[in-house]
Amino acid sequence: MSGDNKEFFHYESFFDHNYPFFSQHSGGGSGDPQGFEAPPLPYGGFTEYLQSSADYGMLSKAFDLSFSTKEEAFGVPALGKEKKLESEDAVIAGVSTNENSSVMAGVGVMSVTANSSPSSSSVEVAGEEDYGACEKDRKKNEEAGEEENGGEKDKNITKQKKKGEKRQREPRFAFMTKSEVDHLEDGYRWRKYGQKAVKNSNYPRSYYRCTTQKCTVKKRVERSHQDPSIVITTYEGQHTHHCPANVRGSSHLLANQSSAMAMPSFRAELFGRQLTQLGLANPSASSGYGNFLQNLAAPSQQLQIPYYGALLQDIMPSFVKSSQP
DNA sequence: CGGATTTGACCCGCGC
DNA sequence: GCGCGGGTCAAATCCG
Repeated sequence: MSGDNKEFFHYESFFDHNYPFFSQHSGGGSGDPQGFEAPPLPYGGFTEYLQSSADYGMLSKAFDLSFSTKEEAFGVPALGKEKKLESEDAVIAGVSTNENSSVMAGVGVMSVTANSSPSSSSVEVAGEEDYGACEKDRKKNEEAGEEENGGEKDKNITKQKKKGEKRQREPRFAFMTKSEVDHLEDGYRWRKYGQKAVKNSNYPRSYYRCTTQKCTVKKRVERSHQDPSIVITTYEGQHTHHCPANVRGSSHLLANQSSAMAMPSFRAELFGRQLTQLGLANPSASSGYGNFLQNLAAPSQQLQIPYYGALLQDIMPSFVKSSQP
């Protein structure tokens, strides 16, 4: 394939698969706009949209990864030489649009396990960092409520866990959306719990947590420093419940108001959920990053678009199968 | 009045 | 060891 190996990832077609996938949902939901057939892409694809290395740097920052070029971000060869990702990590990318020409470009990083030796993997480090944060506040709480013996057992357990081993990090999914509003409606309820100034950026980063009890999903939202019209949203974790919008009857919100804004993020969130579910459900199934991408890149016209709520393995059976020789 | 947001303080990992 | 930056907490405040 010579220099074409960079084109091995057919992101457009990949997201095309998601169009009917999404449209079917919105249409079947309740009077949501059905006109969301896949529009022609205004960009040639991810490569054209992310032109500068700064763009990749921006994405990499969102993921706490260290790639800075497209090849590093998406290229298998780069993995071979740099070993930026663990074998169980997977990366996806894509770009899509809605009818208002808002553009969504996304890259997802999915990690299944993180118990191997820390080594020098930047991804591993990123994961620790993440969970380090979780443990931090846990510890804080423990110490604060140390005197009371009420919920001591839980805390002790937590502490033990914390001490014994590093927790495996939550899967993440980040994407960029061209949007005027920072916090995109995605059907879930979020409570903001923090905001920090981002270094080298005029725009702050907001931290959200899913308001549903027992749901530990978090979400970071920041505006791109390079292109302020772009919002970078990073989901972390997996919802343990259904989308409240489906039961709250707020689908009209998606349909009316900000459909243009809501669609890309919603679809992406959906997409991210599929990935995370897949990752958690099939730790040993994914045989590696390379296979993941190759399977993803495979010209799989045979892929069927299933019903809403299907997992990624339903969409792409070859993805979860162990790699063929 | 209850839930969400704001915002300064705090913790911790990491690089120097 | 120290400072910096990211992430979170929690009291104060806002708002419907």
